[in-house]
Amino acid sequence: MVGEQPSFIAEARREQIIKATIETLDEIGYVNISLAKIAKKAKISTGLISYHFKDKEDVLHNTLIYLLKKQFDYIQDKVSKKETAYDRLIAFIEASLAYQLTHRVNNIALIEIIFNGRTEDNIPYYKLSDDEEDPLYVYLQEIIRYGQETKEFSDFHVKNVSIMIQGAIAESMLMTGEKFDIEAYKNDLVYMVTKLVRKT
Amino acid sequence: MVGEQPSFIAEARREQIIKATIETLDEIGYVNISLAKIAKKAKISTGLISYHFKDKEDVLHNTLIYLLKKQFDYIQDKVSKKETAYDRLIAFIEASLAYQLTHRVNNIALIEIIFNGRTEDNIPYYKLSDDEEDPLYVYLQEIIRYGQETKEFSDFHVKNVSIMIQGAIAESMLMTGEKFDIEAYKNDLVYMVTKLVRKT
Amino acid sequence: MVGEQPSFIAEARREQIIKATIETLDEIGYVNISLAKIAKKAKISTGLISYHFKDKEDVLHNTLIYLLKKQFDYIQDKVSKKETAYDRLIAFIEASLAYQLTHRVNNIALIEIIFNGRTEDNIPYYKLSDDEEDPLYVYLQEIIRYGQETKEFSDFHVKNVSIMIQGAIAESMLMTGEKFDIEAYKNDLVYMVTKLVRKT
Amino acid sequence: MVGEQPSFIAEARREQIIKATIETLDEIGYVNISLAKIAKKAKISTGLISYHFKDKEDVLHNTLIYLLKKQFDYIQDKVSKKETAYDRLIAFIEASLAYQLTHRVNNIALIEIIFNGRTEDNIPYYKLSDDEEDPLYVYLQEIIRYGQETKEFSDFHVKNVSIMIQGAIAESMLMTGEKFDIEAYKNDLVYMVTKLVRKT
DNA sequence: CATGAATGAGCTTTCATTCAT
DNA sequence: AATGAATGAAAGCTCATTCAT
Repeated sequence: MVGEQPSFIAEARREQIIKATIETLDEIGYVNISLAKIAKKAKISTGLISYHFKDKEDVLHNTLIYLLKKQFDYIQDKVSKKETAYDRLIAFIEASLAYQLTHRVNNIALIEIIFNGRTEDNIPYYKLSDDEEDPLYVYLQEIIRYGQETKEFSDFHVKNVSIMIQGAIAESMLMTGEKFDIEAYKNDLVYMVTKLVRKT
Repeated sequence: MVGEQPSFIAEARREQIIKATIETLDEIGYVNISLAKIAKKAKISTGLISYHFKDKEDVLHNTLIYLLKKQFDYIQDKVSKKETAYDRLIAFIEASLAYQLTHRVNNIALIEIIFNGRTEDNIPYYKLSDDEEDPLYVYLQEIIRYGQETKEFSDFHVKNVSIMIQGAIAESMLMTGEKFDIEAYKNDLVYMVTKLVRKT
Repeated sequence: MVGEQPSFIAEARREQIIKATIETLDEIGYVNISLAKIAKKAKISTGLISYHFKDKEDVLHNTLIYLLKKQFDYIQDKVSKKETAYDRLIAFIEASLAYQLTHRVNNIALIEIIFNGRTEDNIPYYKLSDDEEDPLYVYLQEIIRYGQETKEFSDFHVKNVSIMIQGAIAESMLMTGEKFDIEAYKNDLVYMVTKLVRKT
Repeated sequence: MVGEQPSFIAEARREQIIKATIETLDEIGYVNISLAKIAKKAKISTGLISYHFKDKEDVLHNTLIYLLKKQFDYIQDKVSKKETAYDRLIAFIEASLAYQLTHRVNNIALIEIIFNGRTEDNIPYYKLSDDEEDPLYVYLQEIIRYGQETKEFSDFHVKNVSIMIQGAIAESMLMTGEKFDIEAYKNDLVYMVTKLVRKT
């Protein structure tokens, strides 16, 4: 019975557990998380988590996939409404920054998993999220390459500039101080990126 | 006991333990670390760690301070040899990137602690590394402000640009794939930053 | 519900579960067995086992009864074809040893249950298989007593000699090494037993 | 520091834990044993068992070794006081049977481990106790071979007869009924074995 | 008759920490 | 200053069993 469909109720439970995991990650972090804490948050027994997921790592891996998909879909939705490469690039940046604000908890959970989780071979996830496999990176590079083809953008090194842009986006996630004005940052970043990529 | 000097032997032990912690973080990560593992690496008993540090969190906090100071001193040393603001800014970027290569293990340990450790109030360290307190941020902003005073740099928003630069540096740390050419990245980043800050 | 006849389908299920239990015992042993493992082997749900048997202990107890009956029937079938007490005794020994070879899996399962299972009063099964209740023992002693009545056998202590014979049979079950020649052992055992029981 | 000596206190603890394991095996059997139960019996914490033994299997394996040595030493002590092969053989049988009576708890524990324990490759111990490696078997066969060399014994197959003798001894361990007279059994067994091995 | 969902107890193991020596 | 012994709590996981469907 390979490929058998999980029942509706099972799928609902899995999502409930994943959402409880996200909240718990926000509250106590990856290091202190446990199946017991997740179960308590979800108001179910620990055994039920083990029933729906192979083990703890499986819960967190599925949570990661869930979070990455949410984030990607959000950004893709905004970007796909734009036509020109430039507009798409700006939309990418704005959507990325906006996601942090509107999905704060998801964002924290994402950071917690990426910087704490490890594969079975003990390789940290953050060492895996390189520019060749991470869908968000691939997407950003597609936008940029498209802009170079349409001659909207100048002829810089696509990968390196995408790393700089992603870095500037990611770094702002860590600015949680009250003084940090993300709107102003967004404007400045758009201005700077424009300066970098536009033909002169 | 207040103000009492730690003996030489105590100081040596503390450093030995901190160095063992750094190596262990590189090998198994923050999530899997334990005093027993650190003790084994340092070839001492677990009790001795508890004797020299208040608790596990104290060990990791002191390791963090040790690592931050090492990194800061390395970068400051390179920067201080330059005169103009521009040269100092480039030296800052180059030294930051160089540190990753020459002190790989320290760098991994630093990432592990910053993204996994939390204060007693349960606040993640990564939320604390904002642009107002982190000495490296303060230092970078000093360089930039100095450049604006000497009219080498144009009149952009200091904090926001420093966040972009730090982001571009930090993001490259995560690029561990074989294809990533850090030398080329350094050149591209210097070129781009030059474009951003220089008066036109 | 008392005295109600189990339906054909229920009887078939019970046998299916018992057979799955036997196979599982051979593969992972009594210590590691669980209803989940049995259910997997039988390709049914765990709940179904609980439906057809009172509890886990009930499954294993019924498996034991099933195995004992199979073994007894096999031996009885061979013995009953012989006339004289001596021929019947030899047939008993030969059938006992033959059963090990032809029903290896059943034999392992039998050993696993007898030496691991306990009654509700916490008494190990192996302490119960004494010479007064175990049907195989009773049967063997009947054969011997018949031989003494017909004056084929000499006048030794029936119970003690039956224990020796059963011991010699049982011990050979544990000889799983490649070098052990069960045919030769059978011949030697028959020869020795003949020496012991025959009138001189 | 390979081969470092365990301290006296550690050795004492290990023996205390092993003795508690033996008692617990007698009371609840291998299937129901747990580190928690052993710890309770020994009046220590479960963690302490893990401190002195690698894992549960290690505790039981060491208990097995302890029990086998006790039994072997007991029998060897009795046998070594005799001169002729015949006297030694009888001493072997009598000591084996006597051990059951005087060390009842040890004997039960031994049975529990041998018939329930498994190696890491999932092979039951009872399948390993063949006549070539088990020291008791080797010892018995030495006695018999010696008797054949001195012409005390006739020229039967050593291994097969040793299996029969061991079986007759082992089987009697399972006779726990009140009616079983082990003294009478001992006399009968000695008589029968004498009949088997003596030159006529 | 049969299933999958669910619980709660129990398991082994590891851990941070304390303490006598 | 340093160790090894010891505790008790918490971890992840598996289990037998129950129950609604």
